[in-house]
Amino acid sequence: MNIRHLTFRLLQVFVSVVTTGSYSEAARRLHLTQPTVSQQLKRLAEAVGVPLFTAQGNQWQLTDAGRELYRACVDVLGRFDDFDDYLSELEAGKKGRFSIALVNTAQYVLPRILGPYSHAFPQVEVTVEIGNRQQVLARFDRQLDDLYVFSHPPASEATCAGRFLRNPLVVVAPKGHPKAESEHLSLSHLLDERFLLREPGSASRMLFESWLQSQGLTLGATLQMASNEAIRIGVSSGMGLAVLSRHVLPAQDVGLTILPVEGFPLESHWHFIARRDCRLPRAAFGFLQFVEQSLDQCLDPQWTENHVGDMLKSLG
Amino acid sequence: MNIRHLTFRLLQVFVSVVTTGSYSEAARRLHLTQPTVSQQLKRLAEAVGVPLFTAQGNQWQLTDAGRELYRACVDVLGRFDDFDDYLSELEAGKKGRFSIALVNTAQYVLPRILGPYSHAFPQVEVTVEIGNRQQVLARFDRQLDDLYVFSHPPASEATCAGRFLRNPLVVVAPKGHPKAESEHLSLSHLLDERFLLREPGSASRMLFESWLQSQGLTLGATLQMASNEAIRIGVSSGMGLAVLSRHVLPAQDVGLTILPVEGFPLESHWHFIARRDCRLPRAAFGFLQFVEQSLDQCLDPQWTENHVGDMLKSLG
DNA sequence: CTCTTGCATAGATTATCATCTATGCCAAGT
DNA sequence: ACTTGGCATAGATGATAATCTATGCAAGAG
Repeated sequence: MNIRHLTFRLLQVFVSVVTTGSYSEAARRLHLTQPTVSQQLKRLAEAVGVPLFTAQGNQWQLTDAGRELYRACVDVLGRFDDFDDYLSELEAGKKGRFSIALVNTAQYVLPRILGPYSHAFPQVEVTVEIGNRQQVLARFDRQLDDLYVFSHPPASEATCAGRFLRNPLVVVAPKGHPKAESEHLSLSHLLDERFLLREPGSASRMLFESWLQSQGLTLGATLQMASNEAIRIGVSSGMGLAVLSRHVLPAQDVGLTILPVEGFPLESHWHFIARRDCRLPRAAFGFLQFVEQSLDQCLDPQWTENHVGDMLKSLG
Repeated sequence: MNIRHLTFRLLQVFVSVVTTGSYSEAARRLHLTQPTVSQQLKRLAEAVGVPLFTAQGNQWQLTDAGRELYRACVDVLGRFDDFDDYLSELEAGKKGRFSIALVNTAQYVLPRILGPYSHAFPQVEVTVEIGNRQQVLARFDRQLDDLYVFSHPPASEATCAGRFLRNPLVVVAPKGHPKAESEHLSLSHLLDERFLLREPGSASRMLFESWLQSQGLTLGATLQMASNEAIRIGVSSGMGLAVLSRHVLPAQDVGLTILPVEGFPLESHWHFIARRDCRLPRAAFGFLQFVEQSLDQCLDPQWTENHVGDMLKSLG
């Protein structure tokens, strides 16, 4: 048998002939002419290397080889139907996998979206990578993930961003801070306090510093800490003040207070980022569609700012 | 997915690439050039409708669809390998089926061949049809069977015969028949006895009658019986004499004796017959090959006369 | 920095496929 | 005897498959 000359089309024709029991009938069903069917079967028999039919004039029967070939065809075509089904589901974003890389801060909110999503699409396998801005940026450059979440999307032509959440930065102080009740509190009044900061390059620190610069201010004592969590604990235990994403603060945190500093909260936003130069897995696309539709069910609408639809449009 | 453009060749190439992990290596193994492989994969992806690889320059990975396609390919190619195995066995005559039609008399000897044969080829399904000469001839004309056994092969261009067994016809009488010990016993001395005969047209009767004619003799009383068995019993119970195939008589039959009539035994032979105008199933061919090789192990060599080899040659 | 390795692309060629129309042949009904 | 339905054969044709050589390009190894 020369498998190289076998076409699925050939098998289809063969199966059709066997099931209908007639060349002509098969031809009709396949929208072919009868001679075409005859010839296809001839070629099939050639490819297989043995006769498939015993022809006695008008009436024919399958040979043993033909019978067995029929079984094989049914199996094989069935297998590919299964594959086709799989493809459809894949296409619909119901199956598959994708990975998403988050900057640290975003891990406080993203689970609220990912949870409902993976409940709705249990067959999609999501991998979440978490790192600081620099690390996630490195992953972005090396195209390691399918989606990214940044506050400040990297400047690259490949970047395709969709804003989805406000990310207000507030000045936090330990509970009972003397200036907590002030009106018209300016940051300049706080410059003698120690500030706890994330590492340079972190989005919140960058934003804060550029704001300071625009105000012509310079911080005094600072202390660098690697995580928002550590900073939060640090502030509440009186190590100093900090500028943190509002989302980092629990709804009720007894140890902290937000200072009503003028110019604050600093407004920034989180974005979903995809690369235009990488194929976005259908499942990731499906995730974005889910976000577009269900964002407000996942997160408090006071923070949401759903531009994911635009992103989807731009991704085609 | 457009299954009509899928070729098994395409799948093979794909599988080879996936298993080797490299286009170039796959090309080497398949004795193709690397660009060919590239293009085949491109076409495959087109046919499937979704990308199969995520290409990051030199390094690529399978997409989900690609992974699943690979599974499908392995299944499908495996299924056809199975089919191919089946074909080989079919080709070797180890599997399949055939039918053989016997004239009545041959049923006394053919089981001695068919038994060992189906022991050696348990996966071949043999159908044995039995009838008198006329009935078997009718089956031959209607091409109902794959092989036939006749004493006198039908005269047709389609006939391809191979002699395999002597079929001596002897005159049998009840044990203790007065002429049993005679020397120079001529049939003319027996014409006053009643003869038990098979139906007209049966090979043994035809042969006997034409011999009678050549000797210028005519039978007296006759009695027609439908089976050799009935005749044998009839003779042993004294109803008369008969001319029977030697093979019909058990090795030791206490009730019968063979009369040493001059000119007897009449020599005839059994033949296997195939039709040249019908495809002979490979299994039937295998059966004939078995007969050619093992005839003497199945039947007493004093009767065998193995010309089946010639028949096989003539069948190609 | 250069060389090698591995994949992609372009262009060309031959084989073969897929399909048609026209026609022939055979068996079965009417 | 004639028609009809069903298969085979022949010849033609446009599409496309399979394969090559030549060349480009990018990443990793020396």
